[in-house]
Amino acid sequence: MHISARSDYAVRAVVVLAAAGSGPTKGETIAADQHIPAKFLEAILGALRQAGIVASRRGAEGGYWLARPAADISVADVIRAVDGPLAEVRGGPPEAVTYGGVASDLQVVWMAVRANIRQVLEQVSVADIAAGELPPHVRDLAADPDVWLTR
Amino acid sequence: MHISARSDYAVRAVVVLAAAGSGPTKGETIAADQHIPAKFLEAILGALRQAGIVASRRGAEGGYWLARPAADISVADVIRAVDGPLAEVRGGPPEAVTYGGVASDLQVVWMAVRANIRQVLEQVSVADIAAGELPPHVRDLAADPDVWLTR
DNA sequence: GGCATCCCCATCGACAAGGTAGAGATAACG
DNA sequence: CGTTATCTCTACCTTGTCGATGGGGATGCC
Repeated sequence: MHISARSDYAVRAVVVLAAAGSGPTKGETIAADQHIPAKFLEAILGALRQAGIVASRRGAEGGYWLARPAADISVADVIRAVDGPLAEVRGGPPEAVTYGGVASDLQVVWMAVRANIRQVLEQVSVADIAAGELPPHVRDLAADPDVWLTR
Repeated sequence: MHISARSDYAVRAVVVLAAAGSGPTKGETIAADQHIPAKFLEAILGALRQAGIVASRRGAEGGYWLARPAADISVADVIRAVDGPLAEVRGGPPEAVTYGGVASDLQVVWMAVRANIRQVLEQVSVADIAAGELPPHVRDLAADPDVWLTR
């Protein structure tokens, strides 16, 4: 899977905004709170703004805030805004690949993987993370000790 | 997630070998059957050999075959052999990242994602794909029409 | 006007992805 | 023994992305 630094930073920034409430929060403040390079975060917040996830204002007393309720912003929304589609096969959507002969069922496997990724990322909102209250089925998945083995 | 060409090619090659039975199959034959660049496939098969997934013999009548029963080789095994860990966060294992303050539950989300990826890739063997008989819970995941939407 | 903050553009080094080329080792077979 | 077929190894190439930085411009509050 490889969650990029961009996606990781983006989700954390949005979670900070979810916890901050309605007033504007400075980019520098978010960067310092989450130990993210300030200029890099700026570019990420720009992408989030263009995607309609955050809003912003310049000047003194400026900053960023959420453009819609935190409960309506999923982790998947944030990742797609900064890094594109969640799951791809050879640079394209998995439903576009076609396999010949004996490997034809491989596409079904890729689709199942994407379905399972979505099942987590689309059902966790940034409000859930900010409040520390994840959906039960997500917490259950991570509760299995096997999951924490590096393998 | 981004399944690389390497992983895609590797899984398909191993599925071909699973379907081919016990005799050696030439690299060129696999490449032609699955439309994979021959020299690139060679490098991939080398990695699979070092991982103990395939065995090989040089010279006339040489080729590649599976080093162990096809039912004992999961898709996850193949991907790890050619591309390393299935899921990483910023270049490291998700259990290694640590988040401060309000984002601390984000790690649990990443762990849940990895758990769900593993649930598919570790439970599908190359024998399953070659035979066209995927485990029921995998086929069920891909049966949902929502999954085929690009989003 | 002055200051704080976001906004845009350009660039950078490091690395990986995907693919190619060619020479060398080794096994079967006549 | 020599020839041919095949894997094996090393090296290289091109293109793109990732993570990050710097500088100036636009904008908004006081």
